[in-house]
Amino acid sequence: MKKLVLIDSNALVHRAFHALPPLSSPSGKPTNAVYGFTSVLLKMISDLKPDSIIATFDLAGPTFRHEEYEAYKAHRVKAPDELYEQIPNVKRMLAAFGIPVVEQPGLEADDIIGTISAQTQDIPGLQTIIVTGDLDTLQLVHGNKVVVFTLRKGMSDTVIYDEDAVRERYGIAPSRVPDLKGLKGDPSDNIPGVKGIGEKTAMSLVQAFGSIEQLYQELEKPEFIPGKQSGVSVSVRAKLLEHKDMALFSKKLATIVRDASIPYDADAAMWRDHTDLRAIETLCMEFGFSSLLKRISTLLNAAPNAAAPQQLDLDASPATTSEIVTVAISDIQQLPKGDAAALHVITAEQGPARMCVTTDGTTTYEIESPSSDDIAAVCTMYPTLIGHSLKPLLKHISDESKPAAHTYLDIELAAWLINPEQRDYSLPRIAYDILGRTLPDDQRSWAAIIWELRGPLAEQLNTLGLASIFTSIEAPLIPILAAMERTGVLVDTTHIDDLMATASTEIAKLEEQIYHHAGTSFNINSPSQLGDILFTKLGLQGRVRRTGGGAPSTAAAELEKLRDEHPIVDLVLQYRELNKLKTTYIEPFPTLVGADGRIHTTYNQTGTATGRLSSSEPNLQNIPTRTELGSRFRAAFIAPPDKNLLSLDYSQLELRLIAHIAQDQTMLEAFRNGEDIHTRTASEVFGLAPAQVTKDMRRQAKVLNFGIIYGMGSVGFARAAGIDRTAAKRFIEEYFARFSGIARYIERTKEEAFSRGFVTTLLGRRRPLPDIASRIPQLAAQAERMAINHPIQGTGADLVKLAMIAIGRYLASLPHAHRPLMLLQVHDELVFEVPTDGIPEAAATLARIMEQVYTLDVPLIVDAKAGPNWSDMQPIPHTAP
DNA sequence: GTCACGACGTAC
DNA sequence: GACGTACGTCGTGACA
Repeated sequence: MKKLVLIDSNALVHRAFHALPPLSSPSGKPTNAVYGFTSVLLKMISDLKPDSIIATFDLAGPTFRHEEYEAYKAHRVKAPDELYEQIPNVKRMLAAFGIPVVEQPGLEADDIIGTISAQTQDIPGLQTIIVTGDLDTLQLVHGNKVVVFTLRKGMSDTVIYDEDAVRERYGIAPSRVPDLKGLKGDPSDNIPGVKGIGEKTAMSLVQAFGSIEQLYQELEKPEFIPGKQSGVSVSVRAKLLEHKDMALFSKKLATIVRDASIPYDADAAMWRDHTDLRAIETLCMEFGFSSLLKRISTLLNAAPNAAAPQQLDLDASPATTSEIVTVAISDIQQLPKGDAAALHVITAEQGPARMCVTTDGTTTYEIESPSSDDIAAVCTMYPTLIGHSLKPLLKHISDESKPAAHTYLDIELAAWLINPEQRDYSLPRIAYDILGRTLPDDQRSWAAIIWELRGPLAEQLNTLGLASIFTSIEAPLIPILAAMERTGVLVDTTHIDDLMATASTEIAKLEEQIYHHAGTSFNINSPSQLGDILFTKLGLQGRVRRTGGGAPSTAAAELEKLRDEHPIVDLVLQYRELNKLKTTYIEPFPTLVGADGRIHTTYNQTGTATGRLSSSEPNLQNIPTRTELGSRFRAAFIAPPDKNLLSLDYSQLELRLIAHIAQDQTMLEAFRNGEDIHTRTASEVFGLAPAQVTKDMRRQAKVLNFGIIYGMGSVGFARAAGIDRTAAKRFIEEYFARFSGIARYIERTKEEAFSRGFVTTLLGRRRPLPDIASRIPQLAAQAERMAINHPIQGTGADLVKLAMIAIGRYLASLPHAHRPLMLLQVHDELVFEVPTDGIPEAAATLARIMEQVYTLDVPLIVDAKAGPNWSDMQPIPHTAP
């Protein structure tokens, strides 16, 4: 038998609130009722294993009972605010579980339960179980088709009442409960009953006569004789007759409504279809329910990390392509309804010129010059949206009207996951690769092509084990990136103007001095002209590397070597730094500021082979940070008045990942102990106590730690660390001896890449390595380095994306007004704009979400800092989970 | 004039 | 030759 659970949420919340001591979340909000409610919910799910659940609530405001009886529940002490303010959080928790909430003005939760159970009690094969904290609902019990599951004594003990149990416990049929209450009254609800009639008398009367109506019918018969035989004494009869109105009225008050107009929505109640485990985890972290997390993941049968071997399940029936019909419509209301639609927007110079939509692959509807609202409306009207590059379309939707749960099937993303280093994911290219078709120039048929591609691409994702990366990471990330791009980051253009003036005068001075030293003016920006001056005219002798074209390199690292030979070198280096800043950042950025004073970058979701994002127009992922002048430019990214920027970055993300992936015991231990990883590395390699490690030793260790991630060789390390090759070789040998797990990881990964032709991240993101078996040693070596790097860099990208999704869900659950805005992602850093007084709480909650996003054998640590701009930021101390 | 490419430099 | 992933600017040479 299938089980439907109806929850009397108010009763449970009250019960939990009074049964538990005050608890509060990390941010100080009361949570005991939420905790108790969630706990009962979990117990109920594990005991009953319900197929469907509906939660009901009382709404504030009078019910028919209040209207007819002023005193109804009037004496009740109003529950404290600490209880009421927890109700929205109870609802958020229910939403995360996928449990629908039903409430209606004028009805109590009991009445909603009565109405729904009246509809479900005759459905064959379905048992309705009422979960409540009080026993009013016993009147709804019906055989074993409607039963009551309730808490006895506190929160832990539970009992189930079916009809037999009710008869046994009260000696009456469930439907007689209102009669019983009508006679004896119910002090807790202020139901008066008949004065002088108590529990015992009432029960025997109901047992003897049935309903109150039947009782009075007998009493009022002329032949009725009070006394032992009839079971009604003279005095009882007198009381009954005197208070007949009150008896009938009390019964009415005690009777739960069963015929309100609330339909039973069986599909919505199928909660598991809507459960969002990650959202539950996020809420538990917000509320500080760490003890519940484990119960939840076991109960819902999914470890937090489980990259469940998910499969994309699509109806991919191909269209009969020979009969594609295009229908021009003037109004999106004319579009067919449906679960899924493929859409393609044809853009011209001025913007969207046409929007083409198909829900079956044969008929395509087209709308001329769709407005932003048209595109947004179409995006929200189909639960499954299929397209090629959906993000630009989703940018038409405002944050407020964003649909909660949509499935996004993006052809471009699918093609990228399948082959992440192809670089060309245009629709014609995908159609050619997958279907072998050349697309017509008229893009009106492209929506049908998109429709047709979804099946084959889904199948390839399934085969390659990429379905869960697609469904759980890339697809849910689309609306989040769209929102970040739409929001943008505020820029202080005056500050940039100031920098412009400074840089220009400095550059002019440097130019003059350089020309003076050179004895002539020339284009300093031209490496060949500069090389001529330095190496031919001035005859500098230092050994520098040569460029691919054979000319001596003038790269900064090479010029460093010549610093002491001639004063011009230092001037050139200074010129380079300033000119770079001016031409790449200071000059172009003001032209990219929108009418809202903000810069809106574009995140490219298919821009890298490892799974990272890239950013362009402008690239906000390479804003300077190291030099003094760079910091001053970074300070141009600001928060508006009364807000601050909040930056959260993963500490040593990639080194933690290599420690976990390689299972290197030394490195795992160092991270678990919260040690400084570079100092520990130096201490191991040089055989010294950590306190003996000098700054230079630590610096060398740091270079090597990062070099390892990139597959660096000994020569490269020697150069990067500024030591000679033999020392570098010894250093590396000692490193691999000390960190043998890392050494084994590198070997294992190279072998695996060779035998399989690809590598994957922890979550299954693939990178093919076609050159790994090349006979050209250079190509094979390069592929080996990619093989070593991808699992680390790619897993880092996976985790940051997961964190962004978890944060996106969390933010959506907050009231719109004080919601932090997610602005930027810089690989291991997320930047938010937050009302200044909300900074501490946002920092704590968001950092917690990032840290808990995935469980590794080392802790993930997130550092927080905040300030008025992206440069002047103060650390926010870490609060323990 | 536009385009492709290499050198260079910024970020993680 | 030599260290992974990106994007933007500039100079240069080839093309129209």
